[in-house]
Amino acid sequence: MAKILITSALPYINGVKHLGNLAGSMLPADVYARAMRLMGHDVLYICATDEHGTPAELAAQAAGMKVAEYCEKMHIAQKGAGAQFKLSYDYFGRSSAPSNHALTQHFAHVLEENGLIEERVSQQVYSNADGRFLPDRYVEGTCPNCGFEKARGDQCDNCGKLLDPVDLIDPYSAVSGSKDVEVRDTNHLYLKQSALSDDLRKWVNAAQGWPPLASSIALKWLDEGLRDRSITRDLSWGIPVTDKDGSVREGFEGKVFYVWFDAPIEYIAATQDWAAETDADWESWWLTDKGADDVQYVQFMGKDNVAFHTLSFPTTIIGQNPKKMGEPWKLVDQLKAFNWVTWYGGKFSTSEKRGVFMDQALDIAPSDYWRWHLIANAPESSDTAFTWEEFQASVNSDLANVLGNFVNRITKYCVGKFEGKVPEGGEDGEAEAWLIKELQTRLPQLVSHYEAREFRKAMAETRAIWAAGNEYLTQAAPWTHYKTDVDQAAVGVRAGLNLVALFGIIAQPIIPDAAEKILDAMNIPPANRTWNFGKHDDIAKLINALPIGHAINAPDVLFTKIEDPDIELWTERFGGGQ
RNA sequence: GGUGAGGUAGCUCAGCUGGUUAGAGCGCAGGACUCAUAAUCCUGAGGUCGUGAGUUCAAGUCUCACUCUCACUACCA
Repeated sequence: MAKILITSALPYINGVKHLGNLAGSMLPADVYARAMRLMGHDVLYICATDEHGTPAELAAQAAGMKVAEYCEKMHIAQKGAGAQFKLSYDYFGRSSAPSNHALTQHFAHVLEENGLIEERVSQQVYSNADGRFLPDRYVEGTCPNCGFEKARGDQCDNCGKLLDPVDLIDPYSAVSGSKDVEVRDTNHLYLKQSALSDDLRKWVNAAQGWPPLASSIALKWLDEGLRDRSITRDLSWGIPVTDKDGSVREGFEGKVFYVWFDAPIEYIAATQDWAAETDADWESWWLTDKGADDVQYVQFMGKDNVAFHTLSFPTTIIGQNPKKMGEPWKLVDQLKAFNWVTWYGGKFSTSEKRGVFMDQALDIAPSDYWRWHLIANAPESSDTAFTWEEFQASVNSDLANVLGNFVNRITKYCVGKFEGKVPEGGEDGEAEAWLIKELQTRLPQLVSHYEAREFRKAMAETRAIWAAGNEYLTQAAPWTHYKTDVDQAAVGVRAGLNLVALFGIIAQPIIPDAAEKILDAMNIPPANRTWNFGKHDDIAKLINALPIGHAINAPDVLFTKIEDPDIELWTERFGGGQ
């Protein structure tokens, strides 16, 4: 049994997340967490809302709410959406929690003591009308390069040129449209990532089990030369910059830590909150001298998050203990990065409301449908296109036809011909030998795909195991034998029912609702729903695991199919398709 | 512009350190079966592996050039 700490990138607070966010971090983390729990590991799965930053302030303003109220409301909404998608967080926290304030400030103090923080002055656009500093992207104006009138301060969307806001002709606030903007000096704290560049490179090079996407992005930044990153912003909503006595640091009134500095720290702070609520110990998960050296820490994220998780946050962590005499915090061991799910050629977009969002998704189909489709087609090696047709195909074919129909056909037959009880009689023969061999090959492969976090492969293997059940029934054909040899028919029904239980067990990480229905119908006690297939010889016993005479029920249709008119309706509603 | 990832059957994707007739699922065609949500099982058709050169006995797999798509580019997160 291993201790496995799992975090998925914190969803930002400014709206219910779309399917791309779900598919790229929260869902795979959940599937992995569930699988590892079933295999008997000690799992802690932590997530939280990421609540600070300019977009949160502006979204609250647009909603006519105070930012704290807005975040509270959206936190509840996101927590609810996660629960409906059956995301099995051990704790879903908030980056605005007091624990994160304290820990973020503590980390900053230690970093400064260790010479890794420096105060510098930079120039930033200030909007008098809005009464606030504006991030580069919230300043718009005419592009000096191509004359485009709505160029953003960081980059021109028309010609693609990278810009500095001061380059813009006739700059104005993208928030209010006011042209009353000016450049002001402002002082900020900088995290000296460059000082730890060599340590980071060593650590990245030594890392095992990262996909190429993750290590290549990290190395790219290191190769270009790490720049020091400012970790404070001119904002009111966030974690105040304090001195050690808790008072606001001089010159940092009206400033807070940058959201990307405090967000990953929330992984730890949320664990503290979890421990406080459950009377558990958080230190054994995060401090290597308190037991965390045995923890396997796995992070899930989209590719846009990789730099922060491989460089900035590790700088914060390593910077706590640069000479091995400070607090030894846990660094990530394995990191799983995903590409994007794309929506009819473009990206999903929260701000442009393009695509399908978690709450809408559940209006039109059960969470299991989405979970299966999104994880079976996870964007592991490249961006993956979402289409309604693919969604329909994978749900109907994989869930309804292959799995659902298998459960249905054998349980109904058992109820019809064998009184709904696991029948005795007959002896295993060729078909059963084929089936056992199939399971002996495929189950270990399934486990290793999960352990390697190869989700597409794990799903393909799961499907192949379900399909093998149908193939077995064709070979065993109990309905044919029943006419002449009831005992022979009993063999097929018995093995088939055992397969139903097995299929339900391996479905649990992916489609928890349907899996529960299957296992309930089979009257499998909770203790027997774990994932201990054992070795070769134990697997051979799986098709005779249920006791003779064990009563089962035929569940209702597990998966209603998605019909063509549904697709037409959804296409119209969500604007997908041509 | 720079950097990275990717371009493999109609669609979504596997193909590790180069090695017999390039694979899977869906879709399509034909057949089988009838227990089941007209489900399932079997068989088959279908690809000059983005383009052009090169290295090699041998390249989807290595090198170079070109081309297309996407991402990142540090103050959106």
